[in-house]
Amino acid sequence: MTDQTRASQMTQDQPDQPRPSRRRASRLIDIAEAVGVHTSTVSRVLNGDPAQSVRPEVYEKIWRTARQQGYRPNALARALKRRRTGALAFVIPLLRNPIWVRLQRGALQRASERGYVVMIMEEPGDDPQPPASYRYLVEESRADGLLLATSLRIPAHADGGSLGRLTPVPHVYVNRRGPERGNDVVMDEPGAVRLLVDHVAGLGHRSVALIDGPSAVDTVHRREMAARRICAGRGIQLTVLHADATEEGGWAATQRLLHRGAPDHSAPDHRAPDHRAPDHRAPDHRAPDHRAPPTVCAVGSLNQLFGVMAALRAAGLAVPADMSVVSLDEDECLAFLDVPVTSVAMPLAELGSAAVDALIARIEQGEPGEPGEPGDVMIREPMSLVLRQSVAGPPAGRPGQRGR
Amino acid sequence: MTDQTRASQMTQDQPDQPRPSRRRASRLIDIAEAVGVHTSTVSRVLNGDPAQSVRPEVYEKIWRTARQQGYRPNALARALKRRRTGALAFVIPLLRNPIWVRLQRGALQRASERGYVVMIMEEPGDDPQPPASYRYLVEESRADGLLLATSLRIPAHADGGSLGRLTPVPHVYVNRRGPERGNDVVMDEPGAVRLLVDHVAGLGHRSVALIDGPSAVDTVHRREMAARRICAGRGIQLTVLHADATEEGGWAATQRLLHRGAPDHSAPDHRAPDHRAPDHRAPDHRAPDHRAPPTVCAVGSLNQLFGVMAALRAAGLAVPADMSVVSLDEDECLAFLDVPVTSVAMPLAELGSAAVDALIARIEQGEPGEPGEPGDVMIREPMSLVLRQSVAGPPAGRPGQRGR
DNA sequence: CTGTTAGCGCTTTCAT
DNA sequence: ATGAAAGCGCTAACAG
Repeated sequence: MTDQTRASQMTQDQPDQPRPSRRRASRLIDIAEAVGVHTSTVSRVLNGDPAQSVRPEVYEKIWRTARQQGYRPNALARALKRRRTGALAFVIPLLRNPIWVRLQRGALQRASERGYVVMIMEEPGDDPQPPASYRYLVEESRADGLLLATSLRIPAHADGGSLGRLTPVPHVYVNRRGPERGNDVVMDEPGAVRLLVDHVAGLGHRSVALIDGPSAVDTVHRREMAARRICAGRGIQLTVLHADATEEGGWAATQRLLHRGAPDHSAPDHRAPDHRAPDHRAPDHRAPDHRAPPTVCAVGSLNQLFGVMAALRAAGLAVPADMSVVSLDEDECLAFLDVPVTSVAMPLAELGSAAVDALIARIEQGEPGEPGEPGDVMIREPMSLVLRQSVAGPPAGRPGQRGR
Repeated sequence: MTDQTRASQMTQDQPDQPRPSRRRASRLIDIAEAVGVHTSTVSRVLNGDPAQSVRPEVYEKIWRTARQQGYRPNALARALKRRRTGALAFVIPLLRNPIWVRLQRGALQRASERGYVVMIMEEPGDDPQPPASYRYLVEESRADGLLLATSLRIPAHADGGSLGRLTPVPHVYVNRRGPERGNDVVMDEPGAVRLLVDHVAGLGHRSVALIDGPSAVDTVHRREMAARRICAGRGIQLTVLHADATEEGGWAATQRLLHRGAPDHSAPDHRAPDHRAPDHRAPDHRAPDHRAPPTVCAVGSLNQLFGVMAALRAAGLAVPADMSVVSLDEDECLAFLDVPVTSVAMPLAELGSAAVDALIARIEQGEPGEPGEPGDVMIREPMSLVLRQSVAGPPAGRPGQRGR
C-alpha cells in the first residue's frame, strides 16, 4: 500500500543492510496463531476475563508469547468495540498560571491510576470558547469525557445545558461552576477567604482590599461573595478590585487602590517598568472614597501579585510595615521574593484528582442525570496558611488605618 | 449491555419526562440512508475526495443532512482504517517551568493547524523514564508520534535507538538531543550565550558566572559548552555552577559562588527563608579559587533566578551595582521584580511549532531513516535581549573585579 | 458518477 | 474450556 513511498526510497546504497524493520505491531491474531488457539481465547486470557477459566498451560503459553512478541492491544480497535476510548480531555484556560500546573498534575496522576490517559487542550487565550465547543472531542470519540476549566463564568442562560443535549457529553467543571448544577468540582473558596480574614483580623486589621481577576471568572466571583459576607460579619471593611490576572492587572489595580480617595490626579506617573497599565474597569464611580484605607491586600493570583508588590514598592509603601500582603496562590517562589509573601495554599492536586474521579463516575454510569445523581463536589482537603513575612499588624498607633 | 446499570436507575419518579435522549451520534450510514445513497459516497463527499465528482444535487443534499444531523466522523473508526490517529503525544518533564508552557502553546497551535491533536503527558518528577518508555503510546495507536522533552540527556549507549527498533516509532526530541542523530529540534543556545556575553563584555565585565541546572540536562550542557568556548575566545573568565532547576538550587549555587575563594567557612548562615539549601554538587575541589570573582550571573531558569536574587540580597550585594544578573528565561514577571531583570528571550513558540512540523514529516513519510532524511533542525528565529535594570558595568574602578 | 466488497484489530454473545 | 461469527464506523480498491 505504501509501495510508491518505499520504492522511491530504495534506490539507495547499502541495499543489503538490515532494513529498518517494517514489521508492524503484534496483533491478537499473531499470538493466537503462534499458540494455536482462537483470538477470542487470547482476548479473554489477556483481559483476565473472570467468567471462565482456561487450561493453565494455554494460559501460560498465551501470556508468554504475548510478552515475547511485545504485544500491545490496539487502543483504537478496542475503543471502537467497547465504545469507550479510555481518554479524558482537560480544557485549560491559560497554561501560564501555576495553579493549572498543580491541578493538572493531580488529574494526570489519578487518571493514570484509573487507567485513563488525559489529553490537555489549551483554550486559545484570545477568544475563549464556550465549553460546548469542546463537545466535538467526545462526539468524535477522541475522549470519553471533558474536564472543563474554561476561563469564563458561564451564564446560566447562554449555554444552558447544551453540553448535555443530544448525545449527552459526560463532563465536569473543574474549579468552576457550570450553567447546570451537579457537575461542578470546586474548592472551598469561602474557607480560604475566612482563613485569611481571620488571620489579619486577629492582628488588628479592620480594612482589607481584595485584588483579583475579572469577576466573570467563577473562582473570583465566589471569593468576592465570600469576602463580602465574611468581612461584613466581622465588621471589617472590604474593597474589591478586579483586573486582568496578569502582572499588569495587579499593578493597575493597586494604582487604583492607592489613588482612591485622592481627588488630585496629579500623582506621579506610577507606571509599570516597561508596559502601559491600561485601566480595565470603569472608573470608580463612588470616588472620592472616604472609607478607612485598607491595610491588607489579598491577591488572587500569583501573576497579579508581582504587579501588586511592584506598585506598592513604587509608591514607597513598605510591606508589611505600611501594607500587609497575602497571596491566594501558593508558589515556591514566594519564599524568595524581596519580601517573602504569606499565602493560602489550596488543595489543587486533590481538586484535580477529585475531578477525574467525578468525571469517570459520570462516564461509567452510562445514563446521565437522575438517580445516584453524582452531584457537585467540594474538596474537603484542608487549605493552609503559609506564614512568611508580608503580614504584620496594621501600621502602629492607627489600628486598621494607614497614613498616606 | 448497560441494562443492569440503567435498570437500577429507572425506579424513579418522573418516569414520563423526556428522558435525556440517549440517541447516539450520527454515523455515516445515517446520512447515507437519509439521502438514499451508499456510505462510500457520503464518505467521499464529506472528505472532499478529489478523485471523482458527484452530482451537485447529491453533493448538496449530503452536506445538508450531515450538517443538520450534526455529523461528526468517528475518529476511532477512521484511525483504525487509515492506520493513523491524528494525535501527537508531547512528553514534558516538569510542567512548572514556564518555558514548557510557551513551547506547548506553539506546538498545540501548529498541530491544530495541521489537523492533529496533541496529548500532553507529564513525566513523573520523581523517577524520569527513558524516552523509550513512551513507545507504548504509539504502539497502542494512541498517537502517531512522540514529541520528547524528557528531562535527561540521553547517553548514546543507554537507549541507543531503541525507540526506533521493531515497530519504528516516529519521534523527535524537543529542545534536547536524543541518542541518535537526525531527530533533534533545538534552539540556538550558543547564539543566546553569545548575545549575553557580548552584551556584558561590551560593558566591561571580564568574569561571568553561569548558574544553571544539572549538566545531565541537554540544554544546560549545550549552554555550558558554548559559554566555555565563547568566553575563552573573548578572554573572559567563566565559572559554571550546576544546581537543581528550582529556587532552592539557585540559592545554593549562589552561596557556593559567593563563598568561593573564601577559605573561612565561618560565613553567616545564609539560608533560604524557609527551606534547607542542600548542596548538590561535590565540593569544589579547586577551592580556594583565586580567579577574578565574577561580576555577572547568568541564570539558566526562572525558578533558579528567584533563588539567585534572594541569595544576592541576603549577602548584601546590590544588583546591578555589585553584581549584574541576566536570566536565560524570559518571563513577564521579570519586569516587576524589585530589580527588573534583563533576560534573553528565546523563540520557544517557534521551537514548539517546528517540532510539530518535524514530527509530522516523520510520520507522513512512512519509512523512516534513509533518503530524504529529515535531519536535525535548529530554530533560526532570532532571540533577543530584553533590557531591564539588572545589568550595569562592573563595579566602578575595578573593571571585571568585585570586592568581597 | 456511484454501489459492492473487504477489512482495520478487537470484543462478545452464542454455540459446542 | 474454547471456537465461530458478527460487527464497532469508516475507508479504499475495484467494479460497473
